[in-house]
Amino acid sequence: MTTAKSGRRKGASESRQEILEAARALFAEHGYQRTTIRLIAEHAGVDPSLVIYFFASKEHLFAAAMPEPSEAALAAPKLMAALPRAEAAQAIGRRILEAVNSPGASNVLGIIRAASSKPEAVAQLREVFVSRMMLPMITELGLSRPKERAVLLSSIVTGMTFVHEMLDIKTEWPTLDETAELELIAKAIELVLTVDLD
Amino acid sequence: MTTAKSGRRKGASESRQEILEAARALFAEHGYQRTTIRLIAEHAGVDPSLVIYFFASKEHLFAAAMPEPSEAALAAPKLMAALPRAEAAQAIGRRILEAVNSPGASNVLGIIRAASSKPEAVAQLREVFVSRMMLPMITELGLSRPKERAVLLSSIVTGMTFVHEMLDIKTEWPTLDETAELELIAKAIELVLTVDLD
DNA sequence: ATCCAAATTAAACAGCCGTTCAATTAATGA
DNA sequence: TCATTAATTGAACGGCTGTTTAATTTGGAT
Repeated sequence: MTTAKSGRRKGASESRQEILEAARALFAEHGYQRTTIRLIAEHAGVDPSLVIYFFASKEHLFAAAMPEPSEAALAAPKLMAALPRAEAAQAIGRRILEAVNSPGASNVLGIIRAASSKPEAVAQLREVFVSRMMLPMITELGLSRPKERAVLLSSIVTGMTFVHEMLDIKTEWPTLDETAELELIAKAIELVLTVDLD
Repeated sequence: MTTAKSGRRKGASESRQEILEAARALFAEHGYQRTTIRLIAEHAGVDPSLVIYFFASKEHLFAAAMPEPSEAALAAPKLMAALPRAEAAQAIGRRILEAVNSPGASNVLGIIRAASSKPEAVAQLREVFVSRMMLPMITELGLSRPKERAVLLSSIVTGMTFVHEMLDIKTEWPTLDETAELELIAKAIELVLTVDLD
């Protein structure tokens, strides 16, 4: 019995997908530079050179691992279009906070960390985050100056996420009233959606 | 004439300070990992080993190079205490925006980039940014729930800075109305300062 | 004048990184 | 069946990193 060390494995291979998932998680958690190919390979249970075999380079892997906007985020605007503005603002606020605070799919923080650690990814980030998540929400509501509002909404969500997760406010200041904060963020979003910009 | 290559230089040495300034600028611009000791040394016009000689390690240098809150930021709260709340909110908003948009002393972005690229710096960041900049402003105004408001104010400023500088909105979407945005940010700050959190 | 400490550099070290190469095994199609 | 392609590994390479060591020059105190 010779222990088969190298060579192709039996059955269909899921390595490519596993590498992609490991890369997504690790890039989001540690940023670009700190996420080594060796670490990705380890999490995917494969050899580092297999990562290069599938994705040619770390750059290409990073591009392929860019997080997509979640289905909830893409489906939200159509739901919101039917509601009155004040209610829509509250609903959007709640949905954004859910997405930000959900443990698994906190891809907003991943996007932020990726962009701050890799300037070349900024254009990609703007496309995904501002243009595909925020702008559709706002244009669907038929508001004036959609670009301005999209940028402002992105600012609020980004700041929220950054301060919350990155500064680890919760564990450091446990006295913070979470519901009060949620309420205020909703009001800020409502302000962005209802303020007269002309 | 032997070209004196090594050994102490004549006159008083400013190398330590020059290293510190180069480090501050480079950490703010490129984050922790991308800023190499060799790069800092080059900008300071010294040998890389001199950086270690003065600061013992890159970690210590980073700690020593942490940006301090500007004098304007520290002086602001006393000025604001005298004004009515709505006016104070507008004034604080303008001052924050000036600090964020000023080309030289844009240390807010530096703080953000440092923290996102080096998780160990997060505690230091929270101390400088939230506790020493935002909290004094708010407690001086005698508002309720100062910690909540400080966190929220930090969120807004952080998000503003991040989206503006990091995503390079200006050069990409030149149609954005800058004054309208400034107006709205002031309103958001006013909201944070005036909203009833109880 | 002399001695020690401070400042400075050049050279080198070990460690990690992304990537490449060659070898090996399994699936696939002619 | 047999040649080709895909999947996989281990080993290695060259480059960059933070850091150390030794040597050299100056400043300051005795």
